[in-house]
Amino acid sequence: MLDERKRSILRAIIENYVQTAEPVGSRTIARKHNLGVSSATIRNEMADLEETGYLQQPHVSAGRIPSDKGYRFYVDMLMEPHPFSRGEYIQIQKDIYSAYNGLEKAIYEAARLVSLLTQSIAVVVAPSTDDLVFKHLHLVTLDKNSVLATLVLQAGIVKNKLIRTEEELVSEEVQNISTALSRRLKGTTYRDLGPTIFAEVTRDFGEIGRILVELVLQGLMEEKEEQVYSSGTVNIFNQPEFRDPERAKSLLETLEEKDHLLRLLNAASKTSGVQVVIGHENEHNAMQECSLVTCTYYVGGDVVGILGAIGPTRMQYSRVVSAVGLVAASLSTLLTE
Amino acid sequence: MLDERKRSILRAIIENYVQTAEPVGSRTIARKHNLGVSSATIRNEMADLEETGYLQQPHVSAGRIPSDKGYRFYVDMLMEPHPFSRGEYIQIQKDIYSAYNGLEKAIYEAARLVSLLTQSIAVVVAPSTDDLVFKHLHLVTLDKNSVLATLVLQAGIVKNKLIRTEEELVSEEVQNISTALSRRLKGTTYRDLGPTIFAEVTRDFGEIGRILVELVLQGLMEEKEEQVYSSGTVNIFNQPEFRDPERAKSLLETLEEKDHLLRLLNAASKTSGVQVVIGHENEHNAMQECSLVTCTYYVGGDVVGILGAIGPTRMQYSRVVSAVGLVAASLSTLLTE
DNA sequence: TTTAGCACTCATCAAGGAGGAGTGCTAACA
DNA sequence: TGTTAGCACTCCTCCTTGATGAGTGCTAAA
Repeated sequence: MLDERKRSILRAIIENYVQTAEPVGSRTIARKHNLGVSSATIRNEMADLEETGYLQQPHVSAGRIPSDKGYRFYVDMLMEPHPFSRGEYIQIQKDIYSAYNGLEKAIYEAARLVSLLTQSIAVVVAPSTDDLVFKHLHLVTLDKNSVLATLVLQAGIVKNKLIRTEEELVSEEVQNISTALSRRLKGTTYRDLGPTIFAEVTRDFGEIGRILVELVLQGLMEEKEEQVYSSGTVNIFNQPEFRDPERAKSLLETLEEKDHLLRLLNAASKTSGVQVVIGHENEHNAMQECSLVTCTYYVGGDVVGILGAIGPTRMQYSRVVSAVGLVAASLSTLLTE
Repeated sequence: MLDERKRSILRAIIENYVQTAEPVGSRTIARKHNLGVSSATIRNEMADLEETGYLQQPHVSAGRIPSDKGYRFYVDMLMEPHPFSRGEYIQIQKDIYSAYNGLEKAIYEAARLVSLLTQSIAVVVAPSTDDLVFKHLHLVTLDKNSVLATLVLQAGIVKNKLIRTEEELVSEEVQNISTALSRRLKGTTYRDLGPTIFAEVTRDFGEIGRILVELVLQGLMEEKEEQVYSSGTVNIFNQPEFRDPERAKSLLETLEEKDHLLRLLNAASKTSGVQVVIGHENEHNAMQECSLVTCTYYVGGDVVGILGAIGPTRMQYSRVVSAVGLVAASLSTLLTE
């Protein structure tokens, strides 16, 4: 599609532009990268690259900047993975492991690490618990009208739900229900919760038991919603493309709209592995000058969440892709153990 | 200290400036506020107010803007509480109550409400659990080497901690320890945790019991750290004083530094009730052009956390003070119930 | 004590011009 | 046929300049 020289020039322009944020001229390329041809030749090639859509020109007497198509070609065909040093690699592992004090802290630390390593905004979707296996359920009577339900899932994820009833509860019956429910739910997942289980468990209990079980199941369903966190949002101020407060504002607004963000991330990360969504490939308006690098993470064999980085389209793709992949892998390992 | 006319002029200037963000000239005051004197008289008074430090002048041919001292006088002596309508009041109550699905959601909702009502950045310090009374402790054996400790505090606050041991655990012994610990800890607080309780509880148990209790107590201590959340950070982009990205950046950086922020809030809110810290009264550099309005909130009779709003010194003090006070009160009521 | 009048200051904005980076095109060359 | 030097041309950026106007401080009169 593109011959070797055009590729070299495209790569040189992108890497230069990513570094300087200034349009790149033919002279710069001829001087800095030893391509063995003069600036005039490069000029001709650049005109071709613009015609085929890989480059664009802000105005007639400026250099060229990469288009989304140019970045796409770079990401797919040209870039080489950023080599993190052994030391950095170990540091990442260590940071994630040492922060393990519950699931939330671990994923938050993962996001912090990504934002630190990439100097961009990191986002992380907390595990969708849909497919995680229930390990224990425990009901504790707090007083006559309230019960605390504690649910333990795979990977040490714990959910609590305080339940209040109109009816007075008898501690022994709550205990029996707790045992029965726990036994029945062990090994199932959120997906399995439904009328069948409800009927099965309540068979041996009275009216109050039925009400309680219903409240517990309902309460647990409420707790399953996906959460999304972001970290390092201030990093966008280091990017010249966000010098304009209006842009910064609209991006930050998008990030505060958790629902939007969640949809965005889910759309980006349909398949597993590291995905890159560049500029206008993004559907959301405020993101069309940004790129999104995401990677799924796992518990056991199941995809449970998404880790991502958001920056201007002019980002260090190779570094960001490597960093996101690496942290996601470390997180998966940690959660699986 | 200031005679009636000077007060009126100061109030007029502040209210005008808060609205327009433009320096206020003598003509504007003479025209808009019916003080019954000419602009020349007001000019003289303004010169006096500047000399005594209540006003300042960006440059010689501009109008006046309030100094921190001017705002302080306004907050202490001049402003009247913002009257929220009955409807707004009820809406606030409803929003907070409907979001009650665990403590974290409630305080997060409180912050969201404050940022919404004041168009500024809201911050909230999650309950310091130091003084909250333990109501239940429950240990559940997950497998031979791990136990889940669930601690229920006053106000329905729940803490979980997963504990792993080297030694194999016997389910019955864990149960006994759970019961003993729960009985002993009921009614105490984090402050009381210490060697005495440790010795008392472990008296009747063997080596494994001692290790387990130690791990549980340690684990719970780790969970007691204060958290701080912020909401509505994008609102600063609506303020002309943050048109300059450098300023916006340094403020957002301060907010991401949780430790700084916590110190800031604790310093601001030494006494109970609504407190206002204006501009340079703030020690932190990035905050010297901002004001901070805070209010403590309660569980029962005890102060447990702080709710606050951060905006430019040019903020609607009366509205912000009322909003923060109102939401904090609603939150206290909710948590106390 | 208040006010009208006036000279003065200085931020802001638009217009104009110099400088410079980078291009496209042409013609010569290997 | 591909490459290169040269050159006219474009247009952004920055600086200067001058006009405008808001707002002040001071003075003198009421």
